Amino acid sequence: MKHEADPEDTEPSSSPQAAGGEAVLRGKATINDVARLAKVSKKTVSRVINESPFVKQKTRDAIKAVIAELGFTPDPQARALARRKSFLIGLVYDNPSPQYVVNIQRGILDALEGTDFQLVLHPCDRAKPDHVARIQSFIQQHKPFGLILPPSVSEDEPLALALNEADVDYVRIASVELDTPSRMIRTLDGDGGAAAGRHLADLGHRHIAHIHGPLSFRSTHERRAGFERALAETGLVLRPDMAVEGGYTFEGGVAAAEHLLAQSNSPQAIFAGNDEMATGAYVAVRRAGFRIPEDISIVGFDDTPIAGRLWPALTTVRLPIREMGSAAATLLLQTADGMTAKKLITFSPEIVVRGSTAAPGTR
Amino acid sequence: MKHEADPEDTEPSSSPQAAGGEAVLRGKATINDVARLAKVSKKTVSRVINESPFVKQKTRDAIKAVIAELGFTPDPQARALARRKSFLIGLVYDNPSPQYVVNIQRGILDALEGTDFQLVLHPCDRAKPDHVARIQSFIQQHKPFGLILPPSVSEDEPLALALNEADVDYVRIASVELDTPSRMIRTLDGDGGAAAGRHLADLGHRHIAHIHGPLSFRSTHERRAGFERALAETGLVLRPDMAVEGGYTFEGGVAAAEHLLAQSNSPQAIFAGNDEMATGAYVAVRRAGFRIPEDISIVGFDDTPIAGRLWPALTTVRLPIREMGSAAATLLLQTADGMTAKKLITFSPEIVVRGSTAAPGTR
DNA sequence: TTCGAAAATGTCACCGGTGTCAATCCTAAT
DNA sequence: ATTAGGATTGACACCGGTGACATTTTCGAA
Repeated sequence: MKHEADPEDTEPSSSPQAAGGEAVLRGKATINDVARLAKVSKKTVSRVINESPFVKQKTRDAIKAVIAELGFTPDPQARALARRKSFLIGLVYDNPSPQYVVNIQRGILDALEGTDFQLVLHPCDRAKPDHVARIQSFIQQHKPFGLILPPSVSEDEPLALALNEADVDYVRIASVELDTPSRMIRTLDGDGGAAAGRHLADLGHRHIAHIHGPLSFRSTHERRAGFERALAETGLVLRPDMAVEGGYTFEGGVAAAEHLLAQSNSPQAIFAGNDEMATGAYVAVRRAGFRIPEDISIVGFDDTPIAGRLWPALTTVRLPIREMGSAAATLLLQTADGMTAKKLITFSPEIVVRGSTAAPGTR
Repeated sequence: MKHEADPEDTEPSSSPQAAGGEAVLRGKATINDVARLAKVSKKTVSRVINESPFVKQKTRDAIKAVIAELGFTPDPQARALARRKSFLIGLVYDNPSPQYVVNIQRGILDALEGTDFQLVLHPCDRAKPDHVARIQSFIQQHKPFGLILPPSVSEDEPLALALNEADVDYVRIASVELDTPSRMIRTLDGDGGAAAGRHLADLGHRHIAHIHGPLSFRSTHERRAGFERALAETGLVLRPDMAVEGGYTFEGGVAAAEHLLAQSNSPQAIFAGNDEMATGAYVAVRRAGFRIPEDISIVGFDDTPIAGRLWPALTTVRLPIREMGSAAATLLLQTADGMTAKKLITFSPEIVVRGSTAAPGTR
């Protein structure tokens, strides 16, 4: 026997809940309670909740008043069941740097704050052959409202194709136009690479190397292309033997930098495709006995927290990752609202000059 | 007009789905389909799904066969609605270092893999006066199966009290016994602090300083107490002016270290309460013109990824954070199973010696 | 005043499970 | 063979909303 409002109170004014004091969040109220007190059908209440335009202003106000009085909140589970669509936003990521994930998460959460949506994490492993199937079954089971795909996963065309088939909305974050059309957050990585190249060239460097990411990542090519473009503007070229892959990882960065430094004419400056690799370069440079930035300048990419914590602090290209996450979530939620939906939002990186770069031959 | 199995197929063997080929995940099957094909009531199917012991083995096998054939998966939303409990595990965190969160998340996801549960993020701000209320309303609305509270939030007694009232299960991760009883993952931070102290003392250091976290954190005291205990064993004492607060942040670490180094007799070694502050100490030490570890040894705590990326790599105390996250989730899920539920799982930290510590006066 | 279309609102089944409690099935004991 | 009592299983309402479609208002035009 639970304490429930008995059915006989179809009579109004004796509002059962209100009796007793302020309407502290009791969370017990359902759409039926609201309907009864407002003397309308639950369907109409539903319309108000969902902001349907087909409700008379007067009715709407009355219902809203009751909702406020009762502190009613629609039940996400019930809504999800009825509309075959949950209130979850899935973040599907492969294995980017922790910093990247955290920042994206923060951004998304910023945008979700105050909404009914929740962020659920869904890591995946693109190396596994069934990763697309796994994501599909996640979608079928949990019916997420939408997905956000940061780089690497965002470049997975087979996945994109599968998602188009499936009944989900999704936003991709990437540095290039992708084959499959979809809404996306785009970053102009090329401009970032160019900024890095220009910065080093302006400092007077002529002998510059590049440590890039995996060739399978679009960003690898974008960043490098922009970088080379900037060098070209100054009449410089990136010599083939001065471009080494570092796999976007710390260890890869160490190895790549060691390789560069071992060559007869080692570079005066290194532009690493991301901060992780730049951090690796720091280690290799130190081990080789060089100083930063006196002997060798280093530029990173991403401006992850570690950049500011290194010594000297790393000059890097900042990508507003958190804002991008926020924008991605916002883009997703727009669907719910009018169809004013934008399709693409572009972010430009900017270089953050810190202590790891200086003119060559300083001191 | 969607392609659905028509109602007239109450007749058995003509399994409508199977026709056509392998049972690829169609995800359309509901408990009703299973019940019909297995010729039992949906309630019995429900019992099988929930592993009720009151189902005859034979019946169970038959139903399981049908479930497998149809690739049936119960709908989380519907289940949540009916049992007033969702399949979400909430991670409620305040603002620990990104590394910490990421690792905890990974651990939790490890444990959740293969289950029906999903991880949802729920950051909160303990500074806000209504943070407890916010969490309460999150619980009332989304009815999470359970919550995991990492440090700082885990030490929030008012919150714990509120959670006990609310209808949620939760596991706390902390370094000490907490006032409110609850299941928890406990780390012996004191032992870690002791290990750090012993390591430095063994190296021959006599003049050692400590940069600790905020006094409002339990771990701050635990780590320091262990540290002092170890020093005492060697006949050393931590002088009051050699203990400075660094707020568990990078900037705080920089300031604290600068303060220490500015004193007339600056320390030969510094034990920082976490890696963030240790990283800050690196910067202050370098700025002051000292070398690590030749002039000053530094020890951190946590073994976050940054520790291995610094140069020289940071000697630190490792806490198996990922495993702890995993254990926390496992603890939470146990409730579902038998009541063999453990109440407490303890983890011991271990020191990871790297390049930032050496005997004093080396070279 | 009357009528019709648009505007509002209501009806009722259903989303896909679970809880409660009654009904039926067994098996061992009488 | 009969029967009590536990083991199984089923019937049915209900969780809290939404969709499809019917019904009732409302209001300007005829």
